[in-house]
Amino acid sequence: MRDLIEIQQKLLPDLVEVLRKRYMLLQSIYHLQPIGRRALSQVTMTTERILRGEVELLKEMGLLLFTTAGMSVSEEGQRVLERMEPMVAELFGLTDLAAQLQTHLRIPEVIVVQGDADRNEWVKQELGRVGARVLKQRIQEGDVVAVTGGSSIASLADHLTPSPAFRTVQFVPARGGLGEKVELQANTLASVMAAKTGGSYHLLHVPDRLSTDALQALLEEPGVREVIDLLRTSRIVVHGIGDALVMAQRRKYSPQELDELRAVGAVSEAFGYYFNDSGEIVHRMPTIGLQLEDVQNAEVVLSIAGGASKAKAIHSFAKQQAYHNVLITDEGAARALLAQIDPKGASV
Amino acid sequence: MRDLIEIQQKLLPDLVEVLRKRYMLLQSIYHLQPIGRRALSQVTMTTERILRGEVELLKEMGLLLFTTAGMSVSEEGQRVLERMEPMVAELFGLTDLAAQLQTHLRIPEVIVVQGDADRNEWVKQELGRVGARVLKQRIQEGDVVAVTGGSSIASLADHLTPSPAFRTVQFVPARGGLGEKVELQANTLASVMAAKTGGSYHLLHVPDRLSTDALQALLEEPGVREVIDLLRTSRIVVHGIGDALVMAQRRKYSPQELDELRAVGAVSEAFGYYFNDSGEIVHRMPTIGLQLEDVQNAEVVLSIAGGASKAKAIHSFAKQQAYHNVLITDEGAARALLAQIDPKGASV
DNA sequence: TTAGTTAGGGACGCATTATGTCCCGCACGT
DNA sequence: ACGTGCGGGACATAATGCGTCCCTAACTAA
Repeated sequence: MRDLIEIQQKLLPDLVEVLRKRYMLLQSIYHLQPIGRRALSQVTMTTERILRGEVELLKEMGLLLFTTAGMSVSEEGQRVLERMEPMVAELFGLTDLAAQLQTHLRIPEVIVVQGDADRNEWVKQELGRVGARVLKQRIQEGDVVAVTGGSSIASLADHLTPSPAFRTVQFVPARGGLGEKVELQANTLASVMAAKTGGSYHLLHVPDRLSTDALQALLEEPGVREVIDLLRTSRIVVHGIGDALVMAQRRKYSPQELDELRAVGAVSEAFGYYFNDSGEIVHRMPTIGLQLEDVQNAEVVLSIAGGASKAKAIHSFAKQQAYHNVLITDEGAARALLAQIDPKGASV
Repeated sequence: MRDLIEIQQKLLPDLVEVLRKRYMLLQSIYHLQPIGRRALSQVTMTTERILRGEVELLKEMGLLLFTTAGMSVSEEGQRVLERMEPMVAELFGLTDLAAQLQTHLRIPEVIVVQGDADRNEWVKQELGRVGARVLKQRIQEGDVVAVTGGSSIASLADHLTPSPAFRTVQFVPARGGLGEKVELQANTLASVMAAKTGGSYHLLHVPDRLSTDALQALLEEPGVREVIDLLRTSRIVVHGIGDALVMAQRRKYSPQELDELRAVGAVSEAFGYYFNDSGEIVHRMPTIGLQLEDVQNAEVVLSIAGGASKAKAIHSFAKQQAYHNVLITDEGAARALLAQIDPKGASV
């Protein structure tokens, strides 16, 4: 069954969403029958007119009865409700997960894709594809987009397509080089995004780890200064969320430094900030790039992270930065996250 | 999976139609790739612009590739096509049957509902529901609607709902009494339809079987004459199609008469006319009511008949009267009919 | 019996979207 | 070198969606 839905959704992206709405509408009518349009439109949080279209369709299909007392569910409609019941959890699982995350993390928008990035490589692709779609939706003329590195963001970059709206967009790396694979670095990704979309990009030619002295010196450099200033005006921030210790190791932290991180309870990492369970900053890399206050000034923060192993990191980061945030994650991370928030209610 | 498909058809009939179109579009592209918009729009019988919207969506979903040579189906798209194949029959089976009947019988519109009226009683209900919907769509102010008897038409009458458009509609029985159950007679159904819709009705107070003398005498009666004249102006005719011998028995034909019917190869019956395999009139009851020429003058002829046993009758009647016809039948009859038209191609 | 409430259905106008149509630069094959 | 057919862009108009209000019928409570 999963197969059918999955395939259909490729051709009809909002199929499940519409199905869910119709099902819930039918269910609402069933529980409140007989009920009128006006009352029902308040319950279902829709306008009268739009609800009308829906109920007329359901009536056409013989699932509803219209009487002077109001609408009620026909026998056929009841049969549909009964037969759908066992499928509901599976069908709407992801939507449901997203809604739960939205509530618990207080994030305006959450999208959950199927699978677990830890288990299937293609889930990263899916995250990227969805992320690219969201970015394309949110982009505006003349936007400055700050991007970090990482495989999720790389996948997003890969799925971007040219569009006239992107012509005036500038992609700016949020960080310097991370000293690892070049195809996952912020600098590279900014240029890839620009190439894919037809936008322009800037580079931040600084190493990620710096001594305080070198940092000060570099900040004086005009070429660096310019990019930093631009970075601060970012309307959109696109970033991944990393596991604190994993990121620290990639950044070649010494064993002592790692111990310190562990000691302060660092869990997640994003743009060089390390957060603990509660979302508090417990460590900050002395480096050049996007600062947390700049992120908070951004109008759109696109966070991408998948895989059950990222659950803790996502949770702690979400506590820090929930406002104006769009979280794109996967089923694995979502379930793990909910299980850790509410261990008893984590079934489905 | 079967379950889900049925539910989808009940809850998302509009979306299933869109799904079908998208699937067929993807398939067309696959077979013609690489192909441009203009060429494709001719093949698919759509305008360039509307096709463009569709292919852009398919591109967004990663199912199409756009090159300077034209559009082609991506690997993902091929996977979708392959995985959908087994579901196609179930998803679009009925639509497909309807399309085949339309072609083979040369009838402008065919609707096929699920099931077989011979095996499940509720299929008749479904036929009636759909019939009522079609009638409501086609009705116009001041229409005269000729109706025959029978269980299918009774079911249609049952599913009619009031509507202001029906206020000025007159329902007229196409035949006199059939001497059987009153709830299935044309007179009764005309009055039921009027009651259900808010229209008016007339009655034809004559027995169905008459001697030629009595027939002439009755035709002189003003009350009868009036109704007959009205009947002749019918813009819409709603009728069932019966099996010739079954109808003859109901009409209490003598064994000799039945033998005669068999001898001339009578297969189907409608408004007192008996048709053979080729749709030729082989017998005609000397009676008062709607004549075949009146039917041919009607703008809308709504034929309802379901059940595999009616296949022959439908086929032969369709040969007689295809123009301006809307046929509403069921899966059982449709498959049986196609098997008899084209025995080898009747799989699915 | 009557007043009040709420039902479904109809109507209308605005606004946004969809859609038909044309044009352009470009890449390919001839 | 040229012509054909491609995808992409632009734009005016048609059309549909949608919010909103009104109407009559029916039921309920006094």
